[in-house]
Amino acid sequence: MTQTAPSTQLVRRVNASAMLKAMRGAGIVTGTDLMAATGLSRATVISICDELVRLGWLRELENQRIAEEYLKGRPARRFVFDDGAATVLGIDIGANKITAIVADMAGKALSRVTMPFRAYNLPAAERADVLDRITAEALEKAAVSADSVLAVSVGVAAPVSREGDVLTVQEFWKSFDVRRLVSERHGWHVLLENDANLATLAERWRGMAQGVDNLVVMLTGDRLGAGILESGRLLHGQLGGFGELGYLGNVEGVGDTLGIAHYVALWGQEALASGVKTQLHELCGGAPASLTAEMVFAAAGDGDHVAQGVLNRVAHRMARVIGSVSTLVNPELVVLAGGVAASARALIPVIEQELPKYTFTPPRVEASSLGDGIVSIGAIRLALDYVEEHALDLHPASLPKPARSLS
Amino acid sequence: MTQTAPSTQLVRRVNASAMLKAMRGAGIVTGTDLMAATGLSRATVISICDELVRLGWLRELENQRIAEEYLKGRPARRFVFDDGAATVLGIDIGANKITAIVADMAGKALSRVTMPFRAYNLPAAERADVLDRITAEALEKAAVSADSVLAVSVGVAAPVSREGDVLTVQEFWKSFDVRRLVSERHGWHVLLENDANLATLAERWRGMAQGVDNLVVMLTGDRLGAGILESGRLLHGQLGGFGELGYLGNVEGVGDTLGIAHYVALWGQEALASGVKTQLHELCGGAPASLTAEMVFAAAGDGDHVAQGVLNRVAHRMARVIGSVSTLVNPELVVLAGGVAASARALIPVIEQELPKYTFTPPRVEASSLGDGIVSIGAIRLALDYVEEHALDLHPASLPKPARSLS
DNA sequence: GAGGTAAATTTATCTCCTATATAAAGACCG
DNA sequence: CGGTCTTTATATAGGAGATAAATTTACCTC
Repeated sequence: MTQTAPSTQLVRRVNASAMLKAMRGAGIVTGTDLMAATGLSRATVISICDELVRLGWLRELENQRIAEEYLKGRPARRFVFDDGAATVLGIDIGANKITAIVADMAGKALSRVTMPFRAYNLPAAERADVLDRITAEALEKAAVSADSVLAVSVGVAAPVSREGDVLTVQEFWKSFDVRRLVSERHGWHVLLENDANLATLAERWRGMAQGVDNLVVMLTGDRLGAGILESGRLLHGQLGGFGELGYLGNVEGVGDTLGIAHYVALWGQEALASGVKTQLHELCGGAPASLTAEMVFAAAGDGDHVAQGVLNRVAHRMARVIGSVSTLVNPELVVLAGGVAASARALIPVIEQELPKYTFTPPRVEASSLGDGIVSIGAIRLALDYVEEHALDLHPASLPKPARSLS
Repeated sequence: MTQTAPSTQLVRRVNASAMLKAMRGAGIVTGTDLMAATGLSRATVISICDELVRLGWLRELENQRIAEEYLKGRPARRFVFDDGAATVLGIDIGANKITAIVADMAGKALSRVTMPFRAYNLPAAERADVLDRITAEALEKAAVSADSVLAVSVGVAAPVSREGDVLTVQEFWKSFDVRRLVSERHGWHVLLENDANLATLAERWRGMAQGVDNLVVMLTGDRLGAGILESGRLLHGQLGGFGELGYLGNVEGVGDTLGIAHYVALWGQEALASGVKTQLHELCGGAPASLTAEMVFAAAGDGDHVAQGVLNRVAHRMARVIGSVSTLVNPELVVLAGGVAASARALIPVIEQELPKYTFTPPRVEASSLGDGIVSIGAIRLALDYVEEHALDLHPASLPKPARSLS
């Protein structure tokens, strides 16, 4: 049993979280609304509302005369989730850059800051410094104080266990205790999670996968990586390795875990070298080595047959990748995300056509439209989930200074 | 009570289940023991014990003088989980046979009955008849009445969703509604689950995987199939397909999902055909087509180099299989189960030696020692889990007739 | 029988939810 | 303008369930 929270207080916590989740994004609500949403009695609902107001989560609207529609009976008390009651911080530590988002309790980004960041070969002190600077800058840009931050979550391109420990197979993370680094300066609660897993949360929150409980999100940028949600729960495995795609090296027609951008560029360059007639020659300015994936996508969109052939080949490869994962995992939907996701949308028709060759249970396939910030958006969602789950212990009223509040 | 448990009764249910789980298999316990095990206060513990006694789950021992050791103070009330308070039924519907186990609340098998069963090409009426006969026979052999059965669980070699629905891709299951068939005659509560998933529960309960929360159990008989446990929870995917290994068809050096027995026999026969000198010639009586996997395992154990070569090749293949699954799933342990599991133990040293070639996170590998009944053992565990979880609603005192009780 | 001890039991109290009755705040109507 | 109607809030009482502290019980040892 939980020894921290005595079982007498368990119900209250559960109900308070349920109420908060019902109210977030629901605008102005009344006791009656909440009774319907939670199944609790009016007395309970109102008493929890009063408590949540006291803790700073909700505001009660003074003027109850906004009744635009015809309104009979005693006017209901009107409560509204206070989007600006506190903030959370989401950080994406990528291989080349680091991104931080400050968001309010509604999940609205108040600021977003990106800095270059060499994850490898960077002295420990410098890493700490970058983290420090980016959080400070993000907070300043959002015009909120560090005291308003209730939780921080950090996405890293490494396996992270369910408990938030980074698997230290890679030498890099051994000397880089992000949790301690971020938390100790401000006393923030820090959640660590794998980047693909955060992307999965992001897609389910604001992407193509809303309402989907069995989901795979593939990061298709530099390297392929997958976040897997089963029955609404992120999978981790023993050391956080759930979703690792290294086995693709032994899959026919795939051969490695390199991503879409890599192969589009590579095979485009190969096409150039073969000397066929194509727009790509002009696009890269005669220097095949400078041909990028974007150029190939552009040429294909422009009708260039050679570029289209490259994309077709990449789509066939991705069908094998998605097919193999989907066979084992049986998701309802697979979302392609990461840097080239928008362009990758062009690959989907071919992928979906090829998919039945590789799995009996072909999922829907979509391209993410969350763009580059997908991991940090997921980080925000994870932080918000944590805060909502602990609403009675970790609340705006406990903060030294209030964040911004509704007028 | 009310049909939907109001939140006030939530805590009691949770605590009662926790108490029951703490007591099962723990022998004679006192209030103080339970306080330590659950963290609840004495008053609560005793009141729940009284309720569980009233519901028929526990017995209170009269004679408190069994104190073999020196005993100071007021004698503790002694409660004991009543193993014989009720029974559960576990059924394994395989391709060729059907197995039923009747077990008491301690999980001890009271009877086990196996019947041949052609899963395919069998008229619906006959299937129902076999199910009917095997349950009747199992109950009779166990000397318990049908009324003592609190839950039934059934394992099938097909995808089963988290809700217990069978994915009806295979024509067979469309006309075979096992749930209805089993439940309607006696009003039993029936749980349906995939066979590999049940094997996973079995291994964690009584096999090699006790205490392991991230686990893969592979059924390696006719075809390869996997049950996957992540953080103590079975995975299902959207339609129950989580753990399907069809993608192995595209994995280098694997090629299909045929099991160990198949390849040991096949490659043994190929060796015979090549004409090399080996014991296998005598073992199969000169008829290569009648060579079985068991014969090859036996010959290898006897030192036959050709047979050992076959096993070596199969082990290399299995290393690829386990390596690919383990990369994606990151389990702590992989257990080989199914018909040839005992023999397959011989393959493990080679598998473990090869594994690092295919995954950065090689799990431990073990062979199951639960034998043929692994699925039905898992079915028992699933049924027991269900009953323990609903102990306040579904209890021995609700049964028309009591099962056997402790003397 | 006295003293010690560990456990059960009793009693009071606390939390949290629910049900019911009552009060309130308007809208509508004559 | 007062009366009725509707809807909601609030007050009151009560029950389930947990806990803590005081008390009692049963047994041991001396």
